[in-house]
Amino acid sequence: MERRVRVRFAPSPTGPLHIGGVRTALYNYLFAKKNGGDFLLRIEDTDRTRFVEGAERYIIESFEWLGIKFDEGVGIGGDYGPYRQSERKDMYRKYALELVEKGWAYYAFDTPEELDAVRKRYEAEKKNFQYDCKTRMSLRNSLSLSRQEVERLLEEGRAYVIRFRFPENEDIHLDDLIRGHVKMNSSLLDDKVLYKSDGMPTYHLANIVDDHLMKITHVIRGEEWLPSCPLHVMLYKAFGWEDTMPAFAHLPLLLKPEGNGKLSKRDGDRLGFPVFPLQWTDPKTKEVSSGYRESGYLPEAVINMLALLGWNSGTEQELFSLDELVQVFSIERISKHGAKFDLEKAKWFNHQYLMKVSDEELTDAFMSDLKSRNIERSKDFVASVVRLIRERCNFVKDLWSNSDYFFVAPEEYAEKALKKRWKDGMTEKMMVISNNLQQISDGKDWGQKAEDFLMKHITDNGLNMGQVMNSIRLAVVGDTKGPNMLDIMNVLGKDEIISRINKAIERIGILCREE
RNA sequence: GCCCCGUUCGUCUAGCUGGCCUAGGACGCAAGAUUUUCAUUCUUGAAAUCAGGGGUUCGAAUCCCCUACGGGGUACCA
Repeated sequence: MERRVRVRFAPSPTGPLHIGGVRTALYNYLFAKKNGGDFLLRIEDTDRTRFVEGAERYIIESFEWLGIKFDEGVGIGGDYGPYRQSERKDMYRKYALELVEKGWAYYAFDTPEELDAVRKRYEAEKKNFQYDCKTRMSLRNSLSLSRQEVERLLEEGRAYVIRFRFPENEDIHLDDLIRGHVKMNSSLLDDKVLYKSDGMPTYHLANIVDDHLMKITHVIRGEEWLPSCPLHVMLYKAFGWEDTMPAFAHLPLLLKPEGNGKLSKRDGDRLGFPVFPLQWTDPKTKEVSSGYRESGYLPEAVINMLALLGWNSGTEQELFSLDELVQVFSIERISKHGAKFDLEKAKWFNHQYLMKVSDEELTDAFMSDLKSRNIERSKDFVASVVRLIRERCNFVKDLWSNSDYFFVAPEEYAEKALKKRWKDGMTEKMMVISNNLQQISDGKDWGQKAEDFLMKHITDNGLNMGQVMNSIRLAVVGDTKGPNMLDIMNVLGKDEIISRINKAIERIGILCREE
């Protein structure tokens, strides 16, 4: 019988969610929805020493922002709960003991200090220590110790861990959905701890038990898990759950944009792009890490960018909505190698989506940005500015840097532009123009009338059109940038334009005399 | 060190069942057009001898082997 597709995203609440984790979740989501299955959120908080307050809330909020919805799990509920591993603590012990009984696992009484000492000894001989089939008999565990001794230690309440007992020289095969067939020999693998002395399972045990109990059909996770996957396969075998063992897909990692290694928290701060979906303040150090949301990225753009980082549809289409991605997604088209994050492409994606935002919405966003700068203008005015400059922006915050002169008259004039655009005698010519502009009656079509006048004035007096227009631009904008002069004149209106021209005449006139 | 995975333009990638590849697209870059400015937009261009070397084959980016390089793992972390 065909099983209903069920996948899970299982982060640890040890800090903010890394953008690579977001991609892993996205691929899980796309796969689940594409196949009409369930997508669940499980919190793997078995390491109490690394638990970070607020991380779980952060994770949930991140997906809310991105618009990725879980069908089951922490914060949603479901028939297979609880979905927080710390709340499932008691049930893992039974499974660990079951493995000991079956001979697939054993008690180990070595203290961390003892193991450290052994490692040091090996290191001194330039050898590597591994708790495995070759060394386990020389360590203190229920395999090497007599039955009476083990019972005595257990009764005394000695601290112990339960380790998996890898069989000797056995090839373990696994078929990865992305990488194909992978083979590893059990003799090379170490006897991983399954159950810790604090009564908590490790990832390996909890993961397999929960995936089985939650009827997970596909495990889609980061490549860092590939080396321990043979252990996971063996665990399914040991429990006798091979029939329902999920299929595995190990995703390539996200790499640093420059240099080597996987993308880390530091790279973001250093290279100026976020590594986290949302801004995060470390509860202990108070250190702030930037987030995509706060940096002005649209969730749709982040999703689209992430989806294409390591996957493609096989067509030349690059812009996809979440729903479209669901339609075309397939695990087979995920690439095998790591991908470097590309900031420029990320900006381009955001630009694409920003252009789809309505004038109305963009105006509202800009209004609140202006408010934070203590600037209040009518919505009509802001909307007319937005219409003129929106296409040159990648982010909402670019609206301001591309239109500040609409709200504040220039105090300074770009030096380069000054030399090039305000030639000898321009001050006098501008005075004449200013006076003439003053004669034109104000009104909605003032800009048009002003331009008509300028055209005529320029031809009648044999002036250079480029020079005149650019000088006016310099006076009004303070630079050589900006939209069409006619549009600027229309938006700013008669009084403001003339006042700026006069101000420029005065200021630049002084500058010229000083020279 | 050992184990596993990977390697096509600067970056993301197409190519996977060998010939349609003088290797395609996108970002970025350059030039031109439009905009009497800047940006947008459009057009064009530069950019990978397919990591290197051996095979197999009439024919290989595509299959096999070796080497190099990159990444991951090697915790009572996930």
